[in-house]
Amino acid sequence: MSTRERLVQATRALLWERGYVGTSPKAIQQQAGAGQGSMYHHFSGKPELALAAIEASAGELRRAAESALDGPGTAHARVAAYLLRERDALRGCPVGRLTMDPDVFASAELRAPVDELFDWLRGRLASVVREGVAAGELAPELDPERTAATIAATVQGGYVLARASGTADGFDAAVRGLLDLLAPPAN
Amino acid sequence: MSTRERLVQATRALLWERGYVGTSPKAIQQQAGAGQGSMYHHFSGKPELALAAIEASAGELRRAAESALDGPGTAHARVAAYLLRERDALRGCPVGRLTMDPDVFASAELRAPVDELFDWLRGRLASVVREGVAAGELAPELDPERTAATIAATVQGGYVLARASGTADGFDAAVRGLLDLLAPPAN
DNA sequence: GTCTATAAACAGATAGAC
DNA sequence: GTCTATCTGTTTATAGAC
Repeated sequence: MSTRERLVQATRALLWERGYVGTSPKAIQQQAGAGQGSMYHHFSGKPELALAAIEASAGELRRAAESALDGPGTAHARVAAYLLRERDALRGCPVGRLTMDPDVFASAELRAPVDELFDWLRGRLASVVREGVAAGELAPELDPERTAATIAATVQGGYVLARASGTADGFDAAVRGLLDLLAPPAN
Repeated sequence: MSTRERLVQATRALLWERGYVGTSPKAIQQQAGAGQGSMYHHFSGKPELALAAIEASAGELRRAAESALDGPGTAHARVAAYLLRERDALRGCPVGRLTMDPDVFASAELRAPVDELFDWLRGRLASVVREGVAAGELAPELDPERTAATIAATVQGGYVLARASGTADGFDAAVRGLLDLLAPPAN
């Protein structure tokens, strides 16, 4: 891996664990095994490095969600595959957590990839819900866009419950509760 | 308001807006109109001040949730009152957001009031769901604890969607989608 | 490309006068 | 109780040698 790549990977890990305001260039350099001059040669500063890291993390999350939602099976099964895919609930979402970072929220540039990821996710989930309703697998009165927002929010909020208690239980309960609510009435 | 109270209120506002790692003692002093010596006379340092602020915010949130959930009406109406109560979705949850703060998450003392609030909230919501199921107002197959976790998670995750896009829409959609899912099949 | 040196501003206090 | 002075370490770079 090149020094530049190591810097991005180190930044991704630190943004996930400590957020943007909690991550210093020095910490990035140490984690990447690079010096000051090296970092400022490849990137103009912390914002540019963070942008590259956020874009990489958003891309990875999108590919992971796609592989669950594009799979075979009923709409309910695909949403379940998305909700139950392997997650480390206590670590939270590497992209969603950045919405609570004041500097990311205040920067249109840094927020853009976050916004795009959730926009895409909500649209993709809405499509799956729409297909499920059309196929008679989900309740006919469901609004696809609203339901998609509820699914995305349950995951993000599940991380909050997990980290509040220090165990993954809250995440699991929230997700299973949602799957129960989505289950067809005739099951 | 006493200097001590002003320091706590200033800390509450800054923790809400910038989190723990993003809040400096200097910023607290300026917002409170107090000097260094004054702050360190009333509190041993940033952690003790933050603890007082978090406890105050958690208490206020608990009273707000109680007033919605203890009201009259069906279980669905009381959950709706809780979900639809006036919120500034873009500001997020003053307590829930702290779960994403690395220093709060790492400190058992600072995390305790956060843990207790969500523990209480999930229990209270589970009671309301249980009453609704018993009264035939909610689907009989619902698990009260799981459903409660889903409700709490939808609110917390709704804030994430709102801040990702910069508008309150995501919060509103998530909450309304959940209310649709909770609506009795026969309605 | 990578290294070391330097630096202004901020973080998070402590000490002691008033 | 509140104030000012002081202090150590960190943050976020820039400059210039190698």
